[in-house]
Order: sequence, then C-alpha cells, then structure tokens
Amino acid sequence: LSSMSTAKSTNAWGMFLMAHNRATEELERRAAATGLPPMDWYDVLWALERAGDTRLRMSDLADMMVTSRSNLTRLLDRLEAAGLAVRERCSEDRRTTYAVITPEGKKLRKKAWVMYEKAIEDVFNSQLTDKELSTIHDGLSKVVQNLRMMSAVQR
Amino acid sequence: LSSMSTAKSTNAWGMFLMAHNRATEELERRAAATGLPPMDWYDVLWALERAGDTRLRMSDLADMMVTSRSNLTRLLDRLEAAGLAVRERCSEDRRTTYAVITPEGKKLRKKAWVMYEKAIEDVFNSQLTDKELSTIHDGLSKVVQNLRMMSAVQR
DNA sequence: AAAGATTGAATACTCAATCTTA
DNA sequence: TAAGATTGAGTATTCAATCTTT
Repeated sequence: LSSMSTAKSTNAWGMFLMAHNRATEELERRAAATGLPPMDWYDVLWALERAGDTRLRMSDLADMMVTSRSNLTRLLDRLEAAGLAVRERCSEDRRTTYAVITPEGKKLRKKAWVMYEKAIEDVFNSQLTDKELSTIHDGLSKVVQNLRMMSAVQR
Repeated sequence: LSSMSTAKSTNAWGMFLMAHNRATEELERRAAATGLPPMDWYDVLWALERAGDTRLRMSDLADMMVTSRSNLTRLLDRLEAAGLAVRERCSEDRRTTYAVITPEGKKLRKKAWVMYEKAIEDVFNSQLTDKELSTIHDGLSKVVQNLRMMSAVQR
C-alpha cells in the first residue's frame, strides 16, 4: 500500500508493510517445514501459559489477541482437538469459559519458541543494529499508543 | 509472537507485529466505513495502474503481490465483477492472461488513495520524527533485502 | 436487557489436481 | 514435458443471529 513516493518518510510505511509481509511469511514457512504450529497458535499458547493460575476467559483472550470472539472460539476448538488446550467452566459465573493450556501444550510451545527465536534472530535482529532496534521499538510503540487513544476516543 | 523479553532489542520484533496488527486494522476499518476497497484490492489496482501499457500477466502480478496464483485468480474475479479490472487475452502466447485496470478502477483507486494517504499520515507518519521514519525505512529495507537473499539461496 | 460464548452462512485462502497452449 | 492459469476441496475468517446465564 503506497503511492508515488511522497518523498516525506521515504515511504517508511510501504517498507513496513513489505517487511512484515516477507518476514512473517518466512516464519510461517519455517514453522510448517518443521511441523510446528503457526504463529497464531503460538500466541494463544503463550498467552495461556503466561496467565498461569489466573485463568483467562475466552473474551479476554480474544481481546489480547486482537481477533474476534468467534474466530477465537474456532481457534480454541483446533487447539483442543490437538490436545494443546482445554476449556474449563467457571462455577461462579456460568456464562464464562476459561481456556487453559495442557502440559502437552506447554511442551510444544517451548519447542516452537526455540524455532521462532532463531528465526526472529536470523530474519530481523541480526540485520539491525542495537540502535536501530531501539528506534524501531520506541517509534512503533508511539504508533501503537496513538492507536489506543484513537480507539478510546471512538467509544 | 514474543517470549520473556530477551532484553536484547527490547523486543522490537514484538512491537513490530503489534504495530502492524493495530495499524492495518485501523486502515481497513476506515476503508470499510467509507465504502472504499480493502488494502489488497488497492494494491492490485495500483500495480495495474503503474504498469500502464506494459500490461501485467496474472503470474507477474501474483509475484508482485506476494500471494499465490490461485488467490490472485479469485481476487481478480472480484475486481472484474466490480467493474474495476478486466482480463485480456494475449495473441502471441495464448497461455497468458493480462490483467488491465478500467477507467472506473482508476477513479476508485484515486479516491481510495485520498483516504489511505490521510490514514497513513494519522496513524503512522504523524507519530514519528523524520529521523525515526528514515531509520525504520532503512532498517526494514535491510531485513527485506536479507530475506530476498535467503530465498534466492533456497532455490 | 446485557454479557459471554457459540453457531450458520457467506466469503476468502491454500493446496493439489486439472486444463490449455507451447 | 513444462508454463500459465484456473478449479475443487478443504480450511480459516468474518458477520450477524442465536443460546444461555446474569
């Protein structure tokens, strides 16, 4: 998504889109090639593992992942079918469902992280200086912060 | 996609993913809200418009978009149904199909760009200094360049 | 009525198989 | 046989409608 280089920004936005596109493609390619789960599975497993005893409700998880509830419902169906997570009912409020990671889920997440960590190093970190990494981090965190404010105003 | 902050890079990669996720979501939201086409439609229209008389074959277009041929076939079906592009046969080599943008397609692309340009300014450029924009551009272009070399070696 | 979650229908995407022309 | 493109089947994603519990 770009048009005739507005000169301003040397089209950082266009490069941002391209880099994301190519980099995530490479990560998914490596995951598939080694029989490891795709990034969205990893994200759910990692969110559940971090949550630990403070179990996560389906809707909280959906908000963290920035995906729709219905999409998360089906993603968790797949994780459950693969034995990596389970649903647990809540006794206090019987509308809510908790998602919980299984021991197999933890094991696979760990294994996947070994692969993803190396891939991120190869694809991203190794190509950038520490100064560049920190500028990218700080700059993009301003972008994210601004979007948070925009959607807060929206409501 | 991230794990226990490896300190190194202050997790620039994680922020990169988050920023992309939130920013593209906002752009798609604005497009839908104003009845304008999504980013992938825009990308095809813009590629076709730039190509001009040097018409693009379906497979060239797919390579430029970094999507599969079958996906592009269907995307072009939709653009054709919407009257924004047409297919043209090639007389020299009858295996190839050209995709060509229509006048309505050009008009809509232009209109969409007005919206996207402002959105990119609001969401991205306005949040970053010129120095940050150029660091992001140059850094990520190294990432893309490296991925090109990796996939070249692959073959 | 509203919150939490799921379901059905429509749409989009991916892989392998197919069709046509070279 | 291979290149260019499309199709069918299976899977994933989204939107609105639904169901249950509060």
